Amino acid sequence: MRSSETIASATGYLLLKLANLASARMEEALLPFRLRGRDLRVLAFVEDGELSQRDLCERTGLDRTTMVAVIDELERNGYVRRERSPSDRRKQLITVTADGRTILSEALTAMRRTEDDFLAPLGEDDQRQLHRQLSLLYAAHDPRCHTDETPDPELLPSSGVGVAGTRHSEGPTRPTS
Amino acid sequence: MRSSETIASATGYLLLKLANLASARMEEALLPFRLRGRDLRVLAFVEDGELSQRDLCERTGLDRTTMVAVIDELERNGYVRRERSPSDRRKQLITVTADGRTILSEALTAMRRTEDDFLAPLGEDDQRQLHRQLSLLYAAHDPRCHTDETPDPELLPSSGVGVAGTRHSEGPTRPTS
DNA sequence: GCTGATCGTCAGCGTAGCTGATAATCAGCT
DNA sequence: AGCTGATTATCAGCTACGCTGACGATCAGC
Repeated sequence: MRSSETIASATGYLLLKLANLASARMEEALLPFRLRGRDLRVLAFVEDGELSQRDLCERTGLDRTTMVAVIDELERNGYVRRERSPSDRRKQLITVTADGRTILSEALTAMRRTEDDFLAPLGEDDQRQLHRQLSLLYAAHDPRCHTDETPDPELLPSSGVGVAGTRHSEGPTRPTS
Repeated sequence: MRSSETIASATGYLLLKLANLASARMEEALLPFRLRGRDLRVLAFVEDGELSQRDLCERTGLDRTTMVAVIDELERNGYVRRERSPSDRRKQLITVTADGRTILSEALTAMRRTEDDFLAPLGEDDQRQLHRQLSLLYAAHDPRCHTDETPDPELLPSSGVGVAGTRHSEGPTRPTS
């Protein structure tokens, strides 16, 4: 087998390619709602209750500075409101507006449809299988996961690698050896 | 079910998160070789024969300008050489050097190990299943795929990485976190 | 020898996320 | 009360990435 074939059929490679394809579709489907993927993610957690930006960072895995931009965007569109916490005036409590709730619901429906569409080539059984395996894998790699299928409480390596975002490059990209 | 749970357990979401985690690990594993994901991907195709940069673009899905940077890097490290084609002096034929071949082999091995490690939380059967499903899905979505979507279980779980390049054929390219 | 297309290259733009610094605020200690 | 250190949100700046658009060199067709 040639090296190029080795690469092209690797599970990791497939994972990346599919993730890109999927995210492109998701972003596309979210355009009408004036949302981007990360916005929707945050918005979904906002609905859980009165959370500070910090809390949202922890749950979504976004950086604190990125969160500022996301909330800015959501607020500009009128989907959420910032309110200083009475008990701790450092915190901004993020609450969803009526508009936000509506949009969230519609966007989630659109997401679901897009996802079903994307997974359609697989049979129903395979879809369930795939979801189960991804859940297991994710749970094993992310200690504080929020997936419904938490398999084993024993946390695996997790290897100190950042949870979210592609943070390649530590310092100069050339590891001078 | 709360919205946040809907999101967090969505197959698409898991796909994205896992792809990020995986690519971070791959990049990390490639550091000692002075390679990045995209470099390895290109290098693997270079080995297939005498290809121009344009050819490599088509096969790897990278942009032509990005390819320049990749080849620059590979050449600086002595893994490939540029040679003007005698028959068409516009083209740069990219050939792999002895060093490049060695590094490629070692890097592929490292990739395989990293991938095995990453997939370890799943049982062997699940790993095969996962690979098969991803292959099917990818084949269904990418017309000119290079994968052998024929799920031959005995044929190595494989290896590799790729900072996936998105074809310009698809919609807005915005890899969501 | 023109004309138009192709290949590689470079400069510039936009985006994403991160680091580091800052002001406001809180909690603990004396 | 006052001082000290931690925490929250914010902003400016940096880095990395890939893309668009322009350019010189080269080729193919006429």
